Amino acid sequence: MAEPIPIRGGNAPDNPRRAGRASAGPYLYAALRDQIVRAELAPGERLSEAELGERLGVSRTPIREALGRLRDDRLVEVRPQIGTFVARISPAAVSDAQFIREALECTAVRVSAELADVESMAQMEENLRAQERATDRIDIDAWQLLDDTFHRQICDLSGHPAVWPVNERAKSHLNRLRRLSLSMPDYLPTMVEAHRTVAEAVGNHDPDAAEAALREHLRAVLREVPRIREQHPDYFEEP
Amino acid sequence: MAEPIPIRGGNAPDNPRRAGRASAGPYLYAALRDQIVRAELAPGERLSEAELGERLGVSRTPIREALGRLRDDRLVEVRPQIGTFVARISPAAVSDAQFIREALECTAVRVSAELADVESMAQMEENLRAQERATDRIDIDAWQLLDDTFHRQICDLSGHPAVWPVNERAKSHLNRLRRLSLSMPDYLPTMVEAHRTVAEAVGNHDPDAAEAALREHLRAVLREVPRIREQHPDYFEEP
DNA sequence: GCGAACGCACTTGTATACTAGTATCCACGC
DNA sequence: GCGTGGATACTAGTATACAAGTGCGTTCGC
Repeated sequence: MAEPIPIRGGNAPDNPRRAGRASAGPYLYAALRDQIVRAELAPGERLSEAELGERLGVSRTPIREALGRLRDDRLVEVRPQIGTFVARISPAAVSDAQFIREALECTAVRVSAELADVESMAQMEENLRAQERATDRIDIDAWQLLDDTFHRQICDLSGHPAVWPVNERAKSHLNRLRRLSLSMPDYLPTMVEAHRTVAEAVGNHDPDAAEAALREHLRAVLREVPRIREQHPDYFEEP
Repeated sequence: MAEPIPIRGGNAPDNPRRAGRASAGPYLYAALRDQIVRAELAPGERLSEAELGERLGVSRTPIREALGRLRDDRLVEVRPQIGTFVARISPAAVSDAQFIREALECTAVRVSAELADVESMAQMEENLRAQERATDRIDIDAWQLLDDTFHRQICDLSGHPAVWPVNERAKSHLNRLRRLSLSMPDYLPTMVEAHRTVAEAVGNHDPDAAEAALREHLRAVLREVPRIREQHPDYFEEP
C-alpha cells in the first residue's frame, strides 16, 4: 500500500494513521468535507473511490464510509454504477440548511443568553480577539475555524451538546457558499463585529437582542447567493 | 448465502432484495432503527454484525453501513474490538433530541401556518381521521406511522423538505421512549386531540397558536421520562 | 484450593476479490 | 459520411479474507 499523502491545508486532522486504533472513517469524512467546503473539490467534480483511497492511503472501505455520511449531508451525490460527484450547489438545499441553522442556533442562543456565566463569556471573548487577529492577517482559513468555534460555543452554552453536530452539517453548505464569495475578505470585519454584537447580548442576558442579532448575522451569507451564482454559474444546479 | 428472513412486524420496507439495484444500506438502517425504536432490540442488547447479517440475509458490509448511521444517531454504541450495543436511554440525549425537535418543528409550524392551503389541510385532515381509526382499534403500530406522517406534513409544509430527515432522527429517541410507556394506549386519544388542535391553528393561519399547541404537545412525552425510568431502570444509562 | 498466565473464541476495522451495470469509443456495415 | 453494434474500461455494491485487539475460560503451577 502506498503511504498516505497528507491533505494540503485545511482544517482536517493530521493523518488517517492516527495514534490509536480508532476507525479512519470519521477522519476521512472530516477531511473530505473540508475539501468540499473549501472548494478544493469543486462542485460537480467526479470522485473516484479507488483514486481517493489511493491518494489518502486507505482502501475503498473507509472511503465509502466517509462518502456515505457526505451523501447523507447532501454534499456528494452517489449514482450507482455511474459515479460519485461533489454536489453542485442547490439553492433549495442552501435554503433548507439556512432554515435548519436559524431554527437551531437562534433557539440555542436564547437559552445561552439565560445561562451565560463569567467563564463562558471569557472563552467567547478570547475567541473574538483571535477572530480580530485573523482578520488583521486576512487569514481566512484561521478565521473559518474560529467562526465554527464561535457558533459551536453558542450551541454548547445552551446545554445541549448534540445540537452542534446537527448544526455543523447544515452549516457546511453555507460555509461552502461563503468560500466562493470572492469579496469575502471585505466582509470579515463586518462578521466579527456581528459576532461581538451577539456575544454582548448573550453576556447581558438579553435573549431577544441575542436572537435578533444572530438571525441578522446568519442571513448575511444568504444575500450573497445571487452574486455568487453569477460568478460561478457552473457550480450551481442547472434547473 | 441464506435467504433473507423477513423482519417481523414494524414499519420497515419489505425486503433487502428489492426490485432495483439500489443499495441495501438505507433499507437495513430503517429496519434496524425501527426495531430499536420498538424495543424489539432492547437498550443495552448486544448486536453482532455477523449475526445480523446472517439473520437479514446480507454480508457484514451493508450491515456496517446501517450501523454507522445508527451510531451517528446515537442509537447504537460501537466499541471497537469489543462489540456493538443498542444504546441505553440517556436522559441527556433525550433532552437534546427534544431541544432539536422543538426548535425545528415549532419553527416549521409557524411557516406552515402561513403557507397552508386547502389541499394540504385536506391531507392533514385525512391523516387525522386515520389516526382516530387507529386509536379506536388501539393499533399502536399504525398510529405511530400516522404520527410520523403528521409531523412530517408539518415539516414539509414549511417548504423545506430537508427538515424532516433531521427531525426524524431526533424523533427516534422520543419515539422509543413513548414505546416503553406502558400506559401509552391511554394517551392515544389525548395525542390525536392535540394533533387536531395544531392542525386547526395551522388551518386558521395562526402561527402563534400553532406553535404554542405544538410545543405543548411535544413536551407531553418528556413528562413521562421519570415514570418510564422507574419501570425500566435497566434500559437507562447508569450514571 | 487458589491464583496467575496462557490460549482460544469472538469482536470490529480494513483490504481485497468478485458481481453486475453503465458509458464511451472504435470498428464495421451501409 | 453516418448510424449501429460490440468490446472495453470504468463504476458502485457486495461478499469474503485478513489483521489487530479484547475478554473470558481453562489449565497449569504452587
